[in-house]
Amino acid sequence: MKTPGDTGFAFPDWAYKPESSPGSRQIQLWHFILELLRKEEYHDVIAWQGDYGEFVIKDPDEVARLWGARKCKPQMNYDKLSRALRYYYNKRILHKTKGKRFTYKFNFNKLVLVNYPFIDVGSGGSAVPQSAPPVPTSGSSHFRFPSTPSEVLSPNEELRSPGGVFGAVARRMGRGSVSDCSDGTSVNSEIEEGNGGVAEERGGERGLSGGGGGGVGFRGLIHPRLSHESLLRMYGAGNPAGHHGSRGPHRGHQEPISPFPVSPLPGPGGSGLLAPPLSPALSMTPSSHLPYTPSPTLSPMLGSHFSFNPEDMKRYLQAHTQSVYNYHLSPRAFLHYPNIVIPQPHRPSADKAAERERERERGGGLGERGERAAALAGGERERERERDRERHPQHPSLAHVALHHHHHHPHHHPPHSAHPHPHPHSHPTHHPLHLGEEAAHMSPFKFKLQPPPLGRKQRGDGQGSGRQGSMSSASGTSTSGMGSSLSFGSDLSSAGGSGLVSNSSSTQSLNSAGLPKIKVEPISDIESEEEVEVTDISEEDPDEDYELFSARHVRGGPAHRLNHTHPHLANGSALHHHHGGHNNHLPHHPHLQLNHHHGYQPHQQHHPLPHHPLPHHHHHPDDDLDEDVFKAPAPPPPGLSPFAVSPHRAPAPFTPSAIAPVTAAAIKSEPADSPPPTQCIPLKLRFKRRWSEDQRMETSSQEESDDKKVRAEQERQRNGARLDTKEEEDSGRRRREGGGGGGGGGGGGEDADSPPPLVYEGSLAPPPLLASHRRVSAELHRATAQLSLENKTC
DNA sequence: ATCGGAAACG
DNA sequence: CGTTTCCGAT
Repeated sequence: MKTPGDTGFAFPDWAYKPESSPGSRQIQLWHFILELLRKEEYHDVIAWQGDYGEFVIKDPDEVARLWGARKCKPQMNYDKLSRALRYYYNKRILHKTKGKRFTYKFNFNKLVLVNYPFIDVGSGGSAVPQSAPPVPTSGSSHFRFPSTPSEVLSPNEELRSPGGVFGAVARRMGRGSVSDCSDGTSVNSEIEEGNGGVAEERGGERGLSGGGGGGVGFRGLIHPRLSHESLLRMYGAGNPAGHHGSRGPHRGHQEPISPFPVSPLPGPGGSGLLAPPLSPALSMTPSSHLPYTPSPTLSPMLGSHFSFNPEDMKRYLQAHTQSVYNYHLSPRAFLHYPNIVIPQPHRPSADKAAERERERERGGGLGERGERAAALAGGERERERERDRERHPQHPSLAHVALHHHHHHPHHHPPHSAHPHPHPHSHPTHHPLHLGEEAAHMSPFKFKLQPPPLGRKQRGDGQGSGRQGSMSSASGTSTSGMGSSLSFGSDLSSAGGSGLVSNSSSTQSLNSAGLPKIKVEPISDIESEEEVEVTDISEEDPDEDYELFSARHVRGGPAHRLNHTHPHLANGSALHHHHGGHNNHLPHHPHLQLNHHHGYQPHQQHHPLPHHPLPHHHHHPDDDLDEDVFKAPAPPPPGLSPFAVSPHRAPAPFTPSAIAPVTAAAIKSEPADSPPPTQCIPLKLRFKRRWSEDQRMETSSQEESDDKKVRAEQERQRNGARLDTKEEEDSGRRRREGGGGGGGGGGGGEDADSPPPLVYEGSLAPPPLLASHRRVSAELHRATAQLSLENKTC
């Protein structure tokens, strides 16, 4: 559990990985894309378009160039860049918008944003889901990437003035966009900035070390995920009264607190200032729920307990955010919150102008315009506030938050992490989570069949000839082989855990011929994320969460109950199946269903039946994952979790935290009730639902891909009964776009399938409770803070 | 254009 | 691990 040695809290593994963090490590392409998207300067090259996270690369070569510059890969070109982008398909970070050239879409839909409240995706034109203001939000429309920690951190002022906060961030980010490489390609050199930046960062590092106290330092703490609401609140709080037009340079400096050095960039435009604007979006909450105490910024480190006091919450959130940000984890949750705006194709706010100019000076010259944006933004802001109010009249409590956290909790380790799980076998009885996790590890969900590794050919020799050829033929997806057996159960060999397994042994076997190995590839994300899934669920729709929550309460029985209800679920195998629809996999119980959208129905499922005992997971990769995309971090070990409390009772020893456990339990296994695990593993269950409509459309494509890899097989296995699956696709495909309203025809199934993207209709309010949660420590902060460093040097 | 396997790189 | 590079297939 905890990590060895650590003291009490442990930070989730993911947190530690430097690699994950955008800042510290190298920037990831998607971050970069987001970065460009958020800047007006680059609107001529890349911009939001359409709905949700859809964006179009207007000038592929330029984007590639910029990317290459950032990575110091002068040789970069769109072909390569696009390959990288394609890799995201499987990760679900992105999808290709079919039919539109150079157009891709982020998976944000639901997920993402929670952690990064800042992001605003513009609302696309029309369709903005709910949140979208009817308005021209235009200004903002873009999606913004999160800011740095500092933003979050920032205390009062900053919070209030988005500009300020963001500004800081922006600066940072801004700088980052491109760097020059000595190589030559240089794009614009941002050397100067870079230098400055570096310095700053350095500072950060220092902090790190210092803070860390030696080494390990901090770890600790909390776990991550915040709920949306919480965030909102936070923000709301921040904005309460104020923000008015804000955008100006705000008075303060902005960086006060943050551990991260934010550097004041040499200001492009002016110095001080800041920045870019970010988005108006933030202001989500209209009123502030909490009064913030302005704690002295971060300083508060304090104690360690986390209570739901505003301050603590604030800190917690901040920390979380930071960490997330830093680690590039994703925010999954942003979600649907009303506040969030979805991307839109146009421009954001004004501040950028300054930035832009700066860039321009350098040579960037891309777009320019921006002023008006500011104006718009302001207007928008207000609107948003209004909206928010409507939606969230007030949040009663943070309880939600707590819940959410819980979910996550399960510890999960990153897949990669080498370490064996701490508890190798969890108690059989309980710890569903663990099991789940393990299971997850063990069984990959996605697999790809691969041809035997025949000699991989080395390209080196003659490239020309094809390396590829061989493989393709063989596999085939498998028809043949697959069927039989992919047993999932087997453990994966090392393979990085992630994935590939060469299975040789047992079960699978089938390779009769000679294919001894099939490569199975799980989606990497997935595994780790079981929780995520869970999380996702909850997160996905606020509603959902809520429902869950309530449901539980209402019914009283948390997991257990659920389980009872669906016995078959217990088997594990059943789980996945989803009832008919398909999109979601969580058939199990109501909860799940709830999540989906339909509200929940108490009654059990209707669904046909799962029949299959096979454990395999089957989750379709796609669906589930979609959300994962930005995956969130893993939950900390149960014990550790700060929040561990279990509101509900948890059967197991571990305390599950609220929901999460529940779900997990339900899904995965159940201790007592459940029958023997057969081997099934739960797999991750992913809820399916695709991101949204659009996606659906595209889904087909995705599915294809997925199918190719995984799905087919799975289905096959289950084949006997399957019927639904495919169908679902079809149905799924249909999209309803915006609004159209009625469609008519269809019929039913949609519900399950098509969840509307966002949604929250209303009720978010919840109940509450949370019991305890405990402590977070300040350390968290620090830790997170420290993490943020970026390096961009080439 | 786009997809995606394979290998190499840091 | 996340690309980067190369390239055949669609």
